[in-house]
Amino acid sequence: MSDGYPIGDVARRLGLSVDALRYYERAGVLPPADRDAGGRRRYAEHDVHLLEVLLHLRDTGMPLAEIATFTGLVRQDPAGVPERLALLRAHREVLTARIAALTRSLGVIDGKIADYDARLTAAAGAPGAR
Amino acid sequence: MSDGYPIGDVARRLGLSVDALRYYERAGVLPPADRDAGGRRRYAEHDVHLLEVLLHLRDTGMPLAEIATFTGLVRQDPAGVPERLALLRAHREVLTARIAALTRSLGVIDGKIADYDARLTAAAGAPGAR
DNA sequence: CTGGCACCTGGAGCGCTCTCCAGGTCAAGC
DNA sequence: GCTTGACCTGGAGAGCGCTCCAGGTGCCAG
Repeated sequence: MSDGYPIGDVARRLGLSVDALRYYERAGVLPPADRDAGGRRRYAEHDVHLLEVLLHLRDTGMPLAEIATFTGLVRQDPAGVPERLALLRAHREVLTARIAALTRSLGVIDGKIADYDARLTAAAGAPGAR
Repeated sequence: MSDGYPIGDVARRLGLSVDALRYYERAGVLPPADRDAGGRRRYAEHDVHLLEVLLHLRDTGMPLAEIATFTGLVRQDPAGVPERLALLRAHREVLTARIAALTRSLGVIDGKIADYDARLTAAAGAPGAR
């Protein structure tokens, strides 16, 4: 039955490199994968689900070291649930603050775009303007 | 009249290190600052304004190399205005996409928080639940 | 039996963005 | 006149997140 997906399949499915996946395992971001008889990693569906969640954490700016902490808590299920919750709530705060900051910066950039646009249309509308 | 602010003042005002400021100049992110008689950098108000805009670009994920391109265009004012506009518009697209992605990830994280919350209240509300 | 391919390990290397350091100059205050 | 502190330069070092490599194993197809 050769349970689970090989590393290449998982990498392709999630748009990662196999090197990145192995690197995550070394770094503790991923729990050590099960191995088949030949020593190759085999990923179960729930491993992939966990990885997808971890990628959302990564993509929202959580450092790998902190994701590794989270993964460590997942591995002590169910004992780690309160800490996991606290960690996610703290990250949620950071993330909403970041989104707010990005949105403010977007406003500044839009202001600049409007400026340049005005300069350009002014120059076009009144060539050789006084 | 010793025109302009010394590097330390600018750094404090914008929350940067003086090393970072000098690094930005080396990298072309900042135009070479004017110098006083003793060779020390002196920043005029408009230098600080430019820097603030550049920091918004940096904070929204634009790589320093690209910011340096932008700065180069600023230095050829007014010739560089159309390219600056194009560059900002392109960055604006990237940025809105990033904000959207972060918002989606926030939703996933909120879902996880809700899950854990439910597990915790279930465990508390029905200790030794069947 | 021979390729070829996906996988393995340990470790080196890389791109980015700073940060720190040694060694030196200069102006102001005591 | 001497110390102190902010500034200068060029260059090395650091942390993060991968990416690449050499050298090797095991399985399947032809």
